[in-house]
Amino acid sequence: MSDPAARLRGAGLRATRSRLAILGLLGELGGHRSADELVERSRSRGHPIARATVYHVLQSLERAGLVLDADAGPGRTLYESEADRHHHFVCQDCGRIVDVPCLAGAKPCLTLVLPGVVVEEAQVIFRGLCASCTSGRAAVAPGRARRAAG
Amino acid sequence: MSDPAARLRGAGLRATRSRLAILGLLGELGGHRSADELVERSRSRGHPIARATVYHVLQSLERAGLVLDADAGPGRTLYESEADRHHHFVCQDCGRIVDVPCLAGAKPCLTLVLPGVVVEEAQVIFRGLCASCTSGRAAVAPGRARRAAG
DNA sequence: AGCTATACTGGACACCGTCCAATGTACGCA
DNA sequence: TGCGTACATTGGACGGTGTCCAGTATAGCT
Repeated sequence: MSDPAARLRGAGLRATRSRLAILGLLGELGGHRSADELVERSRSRGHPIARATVYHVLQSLERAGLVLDADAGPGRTLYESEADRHHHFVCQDCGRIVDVPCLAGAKPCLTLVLPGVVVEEAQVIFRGLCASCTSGRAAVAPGRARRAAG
Repeated sequence: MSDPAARLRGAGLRATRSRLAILGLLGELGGHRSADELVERSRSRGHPIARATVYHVLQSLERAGLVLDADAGPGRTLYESEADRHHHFVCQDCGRIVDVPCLAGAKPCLTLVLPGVVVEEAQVIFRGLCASCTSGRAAVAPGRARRAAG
């Protein structure tokens, strides 16, 4: 059942070259990738895919649950290979994104009581300074550390 | 100390007309506002502000802690007046954003243990269906509810 | 009032994501 | 195996978001 084509068909999607390529790229590269990065990567590998197609494919894969939208704040949408549900830590200085395992395995991992509202998921974005940016600022007076990245 | 000009100066910023206008608009309108909406509003009130200025002002106000970046997922950045720290519920159907009070008054309200990492804040995005969209879908088979908004 | 560091302006630009009509193709069926 | 068709891909155009820059204005100090 790890056959990518079978996974696609199992999700009700046709096993097209573009879908297989993007699914493969995301799994192989790991991490968090933007649509345009995937366009670029597949092109440089000799299998160009139209930008509109990549966006379209990512939408269908996400809807099918085969890739995840990596919530990491405003800006361009980042996708990642399906994995255990997790959250993200974003470094305010260098922008690095680190996966943070979700303590609760259930979905949603945090609950919310509002009348009539149905919560399907809860995404947490942790912000701060990553290990390397923290050490680089050890000498700087604390409390003034702010986004340097524009 | 509620004098807006004094707040700006207290944060180390000059009290300019643009900053006062945007700070006032955000406080007066409430809710979550995009940069371009603020451009439009200030223009229609007879005090036009250049788009670049609004983006620039929002950045400095955010850096000074006078306005907040309303984390509500990818897409355009929304800002809101400084207030009690809170999270957001986003309706997957109609896109409505609802403020969710943060249970812990402290910042960050969730902690994270990663070696060398300093967490300054944790933002939670709850996703699901709001009250009105839930009632509108009462007859639909559950479990198939997916983003209808494109 | 004058000076200067800071802020504002507006136009250009790059990027992100979507839309469309035309073309291509996966896969069910014979 | 070959056909037909529903679905997928293509590429070009487009609107929106956010940034950059060089020139101008102004807040606030003296």
